[in-house]
Amino acid sequence: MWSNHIKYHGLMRTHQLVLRWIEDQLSGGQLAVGGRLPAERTLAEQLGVSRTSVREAIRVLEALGVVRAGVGSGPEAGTVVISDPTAALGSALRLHVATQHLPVEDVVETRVLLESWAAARALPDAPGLDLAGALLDDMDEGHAVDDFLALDVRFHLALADAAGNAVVSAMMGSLREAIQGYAGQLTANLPDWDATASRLRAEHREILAAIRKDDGGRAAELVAAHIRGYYKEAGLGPKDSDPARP
Amino acid sequence: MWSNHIKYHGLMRTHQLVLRWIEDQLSGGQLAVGGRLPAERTLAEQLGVSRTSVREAIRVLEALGVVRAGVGSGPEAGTVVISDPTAALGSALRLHVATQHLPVEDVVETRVLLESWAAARALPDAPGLDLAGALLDDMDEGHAVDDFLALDVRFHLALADAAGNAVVSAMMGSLREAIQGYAGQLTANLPDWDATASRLRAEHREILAAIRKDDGGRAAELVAAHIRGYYKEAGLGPKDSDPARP
DNA sequence: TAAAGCATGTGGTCCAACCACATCAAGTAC
DNA sequence: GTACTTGATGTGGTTGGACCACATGCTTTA
Repeated sequence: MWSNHIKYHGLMRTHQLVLRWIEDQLSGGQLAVGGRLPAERTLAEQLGVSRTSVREAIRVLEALGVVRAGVGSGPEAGTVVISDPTAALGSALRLHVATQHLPVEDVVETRVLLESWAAARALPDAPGLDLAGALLDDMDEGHAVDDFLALDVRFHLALADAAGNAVVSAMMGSLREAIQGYAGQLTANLPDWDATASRLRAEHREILAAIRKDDGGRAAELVAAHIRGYYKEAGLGPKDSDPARP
Repeated sequence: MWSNHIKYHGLMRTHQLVLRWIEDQLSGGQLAVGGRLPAERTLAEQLGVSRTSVREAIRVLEALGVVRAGVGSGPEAGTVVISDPTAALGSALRLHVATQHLPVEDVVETRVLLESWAAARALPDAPGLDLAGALLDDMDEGHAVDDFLALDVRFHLALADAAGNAVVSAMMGSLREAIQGYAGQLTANLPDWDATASRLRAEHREILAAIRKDDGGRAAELVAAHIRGYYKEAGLGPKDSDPARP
């Protein structure tokens, strides 16, 4: 005996049905970035499910950086499609680092790998480099630690963007985000922040100069040393005994 | 004895409050992989929120590969902490590829980058290589296309694991998963599957042999050519005009 | 003793109501 | 006419309660 509103989604939970529907809309082009989902109540009625299930699906998409939900009226309201892969990857990595199933050392090492590649691949006239240079000038102005680190983040992201690979950029940003809290604590261990900041600034300029001179190999080496040096100075030891392996 | 109720959370939505609580439990070690969350009703009462909000938080954690929810009684039931970063990254990448904000070419190129690195870094006596070899023997047995591809996936994952970096392994698996549907369609374009399969098997053996001989550089080159060759044969063109840039 | 049935506890789903918020249109005072 | 106030509307956010499906384990029964 079936009740009035039972559906055949046998193995699938209801919110997954909603997720599949939305993903199909995205793949098919009926929904694109900037577009808005139907209102929760409307979508629930359209799909013949409860608003609860629709909301669970939207929570998932929000966590994955695919939509943004806003209350009220107007253009900022409603559930609108965005594309922020970094947020999703960052949250996931951060939580799995919390469960200690992703060692911080591996995160740092992966960041070295991706950023070195990006530095090697970036073209001397890439648009992002101008932004990177401007950020560098900003860093000279004598900011507080937090402000400096914020600019540092943006500088590294600009470098990654210069390589022109959206996936690498997203992953880099997420790696950075995943260990941001960790890195923040590390700065407290530094013996002389001003000296460290000064060194970081100089290294930044060297990296940018190498890219501008189209010396990708040197840029990659500098980036790797820059990242490893920072975490090493702050007390993070390498995971294995052979860190110099290519 | 204090209450776990949170009386004030102005800027935060309720399910995010639950998420923060659970993440704190993970970071603090009160919750670890294999452990079970309190029952939804219990947790809702403990935190002073509705069961709905608790469920939304659990949906998010499920999407991020941090928990698994199971109905019924016994050890398989309840909400238990797991650690499956690949699932989270894979879903996120797949959806963002669907929105066309992550080009498939960038996914492939990133996979080349990560797998090349893994091949270069893998030690000749890494445990995963035995598994990779066994999978290779299996592939000779004349499987159907789908079975062959499934073994191929496992082979590449085994290679990635041999490098000993959990983050790289997770990212590689997720990249693979994100374009799995895409790659499946590509096989239909191949003029002669048997010939392709034979070539792939030979390339696999070359890669494994190079790693066994501790020739990481050659292994990396072979892997890059292996991956690029497959997608190129299936009709995926490079994104930019300078694919040979280091 | 073994099978059948019930008790318990889990997540899964739905509904109906209410709130907070943001916009816009109608009404009102000047 | 202009400027302000007010209410209507539509959005997501939250809640409590009810019921279902499922898996286990204990209790009753043949």
